[in-house]
Amino acid sequence: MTDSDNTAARQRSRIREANEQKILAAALPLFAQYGFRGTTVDQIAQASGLSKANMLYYFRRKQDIYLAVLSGILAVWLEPLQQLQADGDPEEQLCAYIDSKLLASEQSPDASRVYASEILNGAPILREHLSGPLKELVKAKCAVIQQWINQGRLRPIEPLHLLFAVWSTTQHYADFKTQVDILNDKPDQLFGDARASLHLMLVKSLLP
Amino acid sequence: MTDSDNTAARQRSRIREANEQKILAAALPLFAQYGFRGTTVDQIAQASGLSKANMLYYFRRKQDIYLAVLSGILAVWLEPLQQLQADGDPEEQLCAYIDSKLLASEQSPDASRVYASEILNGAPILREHLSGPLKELVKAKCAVIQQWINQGRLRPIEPLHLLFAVWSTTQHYADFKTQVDILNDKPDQLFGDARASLHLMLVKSLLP
DNA sequence: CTATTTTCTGACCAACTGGTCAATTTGAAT
DNA sequence: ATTCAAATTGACCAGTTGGTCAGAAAATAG
Repeated sequence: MTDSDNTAARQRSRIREANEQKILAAALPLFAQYGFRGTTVDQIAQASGLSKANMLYYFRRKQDIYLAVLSGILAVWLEPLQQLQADGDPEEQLCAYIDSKLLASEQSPDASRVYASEILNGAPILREHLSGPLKELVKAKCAVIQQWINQGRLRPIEPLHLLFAVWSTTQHYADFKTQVDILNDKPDQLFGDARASLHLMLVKSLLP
Repeated sequence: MTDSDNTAARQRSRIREANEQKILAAALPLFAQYGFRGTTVDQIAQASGLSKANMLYYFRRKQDIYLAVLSGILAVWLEPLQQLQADGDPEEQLCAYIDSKLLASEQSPDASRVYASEILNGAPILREHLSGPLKELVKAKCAVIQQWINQGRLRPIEPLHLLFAVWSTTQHYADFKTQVDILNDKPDQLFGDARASLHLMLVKSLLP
């Protein structure tokens, strides 16, 4: 017990840090594709380059890996929504929200898919989080939108359904990427077209 | 080999018909919740009331059940889109399309979830169908929308992205039902509000 | 009734599953 | 160099998985 323990005991070793990162990075696309039950620990171990036993030394259960992956996703998932502020300009704020969600779908579709898979499965892990923090945040942001409507800065719409529309349309490009890529013939313009279309339908249509 | 064979050989017995139906009905919600890999044949057998061995007498592999379930869904999934006709009224036609998709999400969310799960997994089974029949149908209907635009009956928008928006927003109420139900405090008005919001954002915004 | 086909069952199996464990190797601090 | 914790390994295990099989039971046809 030297004074270095203060840091050493709590500070996770470089090896641990690196290996946990490897594991989570390897698990993300697997959970995205096969879901929790469909992904095997062998798969994750092999993809991360560690032996199964060694991987289970860092995460004792498959669920622990899944939970860690989901936690990382949640933070990213909620962050853009936090930005909606009542004192901002509705058009600007909503467009910015759509853009950041769209960017997330383009750049890390796997994260969106893991989240989708979890909800599709009935949210066994995230249920508590949904009815707690997420619900609070959504309530607050619905109030912001409602305020814009009351001020006459936005045409009347049910705020919750506007949020649903933003989520579903933007995440569609990640969750249904397989289908989108097959049906779309102009891959270069995909996200540009998506952006313009969504701004038109979800924002312009609501301006007074 | 009597003349009755003509019909008897092809006509499936009542027992077979009934049991296959039981199996598919039991499999649908399971595939919807756990996906293909996450659902076990034991589960399906138990839910259908047949012994596992007996069930595998009707469908020799789990994949055969999955394929049969998916085929049934596809027909329902595509049917409303067929209805879009260039000679109809854009507003009326688009609203009707949204309504029928919304109704499907309300009344058989499991079907939508199985489809979503399949696409999420990279469409290993449906891939060929997507790049064949579905792509053809979508091309044709995009042409219809484009025609409306050229005629000045609809404001300019990328037709494919309009379809994506309709699909994603309507199916959201089925695929993300868990989350929707948690966040929504007015279950009675849910689909009424959804309908009004989507008509406003996806249709009214595109009228000249 | 008899013969044939369809339906159904329980026992069985090999492969895979998530996870444990004792023993060994490696790294870091003194 | 020594010590001690951290990291790694392969062997192992009990439960589950999808699927088979020989034969019993039931339906159907002649």
